[in-house]
Amino acid sequence: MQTAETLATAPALHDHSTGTGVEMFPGLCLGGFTMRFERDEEIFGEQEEADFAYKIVSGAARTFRVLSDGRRQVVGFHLPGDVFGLERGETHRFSAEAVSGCVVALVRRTAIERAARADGEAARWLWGLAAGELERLQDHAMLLGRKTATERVASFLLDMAERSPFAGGVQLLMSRADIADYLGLTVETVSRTLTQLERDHMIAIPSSRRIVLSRPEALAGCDA
Amino acid sequence: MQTAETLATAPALHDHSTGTGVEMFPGLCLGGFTMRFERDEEIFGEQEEADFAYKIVSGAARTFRVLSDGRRQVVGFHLPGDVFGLERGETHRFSAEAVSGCVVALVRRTAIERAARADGEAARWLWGLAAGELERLQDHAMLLGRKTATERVASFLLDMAERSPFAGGVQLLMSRADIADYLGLTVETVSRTLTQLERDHMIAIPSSRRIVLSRPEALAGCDA
DNA sequence: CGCCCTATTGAGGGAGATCAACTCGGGTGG
DNA sequence: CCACCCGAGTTGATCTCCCTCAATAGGGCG
Repeated sequence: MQTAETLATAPALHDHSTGTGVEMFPGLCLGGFTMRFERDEEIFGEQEEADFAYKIVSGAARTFRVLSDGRRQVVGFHLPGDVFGLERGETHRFSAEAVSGCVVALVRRTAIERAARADGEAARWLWGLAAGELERLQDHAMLLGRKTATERVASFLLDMAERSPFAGGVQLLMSRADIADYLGLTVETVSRTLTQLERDHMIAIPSSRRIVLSRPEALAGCDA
Repeated sequence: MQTAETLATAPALHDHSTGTGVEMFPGLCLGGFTMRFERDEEIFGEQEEADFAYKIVSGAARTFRVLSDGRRQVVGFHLPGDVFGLERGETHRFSAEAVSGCVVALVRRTAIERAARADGEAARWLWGLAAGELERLQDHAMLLGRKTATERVASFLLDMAERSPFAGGVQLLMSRADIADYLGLTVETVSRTLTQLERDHMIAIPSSRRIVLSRPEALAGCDA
């Protein structure tokens, strides 16, 4: 993409301190602001101070960790509405980057902690957020530990289709490399698997970033 | 083990309703009771109503999911002090079994929810619990997605050594099959890897369930 | 002492990784 | 407008790490 929409090389900062605040969760607005990040731009890095939580307004982001020798594990993809980067400790335990150009709402960690202390509803929302993420990661552990390449790719496509309702196919914002590092595979295996699914008439691939789930029920059978 | 300590074939139930309650988390006691489970006994099953949360008093438990064809992924091992089985929804998303004979404290979900509503401290503790588990699973995703067999086993041994302080080696309560299903490997690979680490003088294996970390720093190097 | 379950060891095979070449598509500049 | 370029994606050939299948060894409990 990297469109002409880009107005500044540095992250654009839109301060919304004029009252409305960011609706971080239903019914509660916290003071905050939004930032725009271009493709592959770092949102925050591992070990950095975790002063903010982030909520995707538009676009998508990835969170990941890298081993010393460069092996990367993408822990999650974050789509509009998703919250990430909220830590228990003082520092981030993984990095976050923009998958595509994206707008992110930032809320100060201190504001969230204050809200959680003052409001029981907020505290419960916080727990629900963590619990939901936990469920996602438990499913993902099963995928990474025990599923075959085909099952992983099928799971991924179904998950993306569910998360981004888009008539007539999934719009993949991320590269094959991102998908591979998310699924614990290589780029080549992801590509080959997609081709094979297409040959089996499970999916169609009109363009590399768009996948049509022709037979979602068959795809669900590929999964286990 | 399966010691003579076993007094009943059915789970023994020790009702502690006589006042003290279970100290589920620091500073707050919730009414509850304890149960004893024998080795491999089910504590709760996938899809069951999640009416309770569980805290290990002694022994160890495993949480896991199984695919339709029997492939199993152990999501976590739970040692004394660990809490598990607390769900966001109405049902358990995975099963839990006793790894060894173990005593577990049960607390009603409704009691926890009531406490979280009444007490901000409790609500924050709840969030911390989920966040901690989340951190553990993020690390585990990296392990399952990107680490080699040797790195996985090394990580596991170091983790267990840290969690169960035991002078002169780790006491493994779980079988090789449990370890394999936790690390996304097979029993054979776990066994071979341990043997190789012993040959390399990283560890000693006086008995199959006891591992001595002769050179923990070298082991940490095996990891990545 | 002997059974049975767990763990180890060995031989062979396969799913996915690696290395490498080629294709495609979108952007840029002539 | 077209030629070129460059990164992303696909495809092919080969390799290897781990899985599978099979046999053996150990160890706890009767």
